[in-house]
Amino acid sequence: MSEASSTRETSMETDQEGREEQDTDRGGQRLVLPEDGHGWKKYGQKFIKKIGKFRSYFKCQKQNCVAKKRVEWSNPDYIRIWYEGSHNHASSTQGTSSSAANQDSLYAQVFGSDQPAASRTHHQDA
DNA sequence: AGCCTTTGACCAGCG
DNA sequence: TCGCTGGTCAAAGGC
Repeated sequence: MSEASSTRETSMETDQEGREEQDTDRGGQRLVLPEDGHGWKKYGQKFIKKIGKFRSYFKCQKQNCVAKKRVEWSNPDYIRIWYEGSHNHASSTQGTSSSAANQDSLYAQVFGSDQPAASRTHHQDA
């Protein structure tokens, strides 16, 4: 994998739309994803043993939307959401169609407070 | 009936 | 060259 890209990490606690959805599906691992005002379609989930965390892959449902969403977590208390790409439409809740819908994307939300002091690039080796 | 979710397998890139 | 990881797609099931 590479790191160079339009993917950056920004740790900030922005739970203004904190929406919790408890899912007790089955012995699986569902998460509580905050409502972004967009429709996301989950297209994959894998466990990254490299970091010992689960990673979910979401894609914007809009056809003109190439926005992607990635979520990685090791426990329901520590979730890392990472947005990639930009939307081609204003958010459902964002009537403020500010042309800002062209941001390079990328902003992560960190839940919990067990953040490992480090916003570096994944550079670690067991 | 439609939509979304979940799991597995496959592929590609890099070491 | 092979192996491994990460990422994506596909299909099935469930609500």
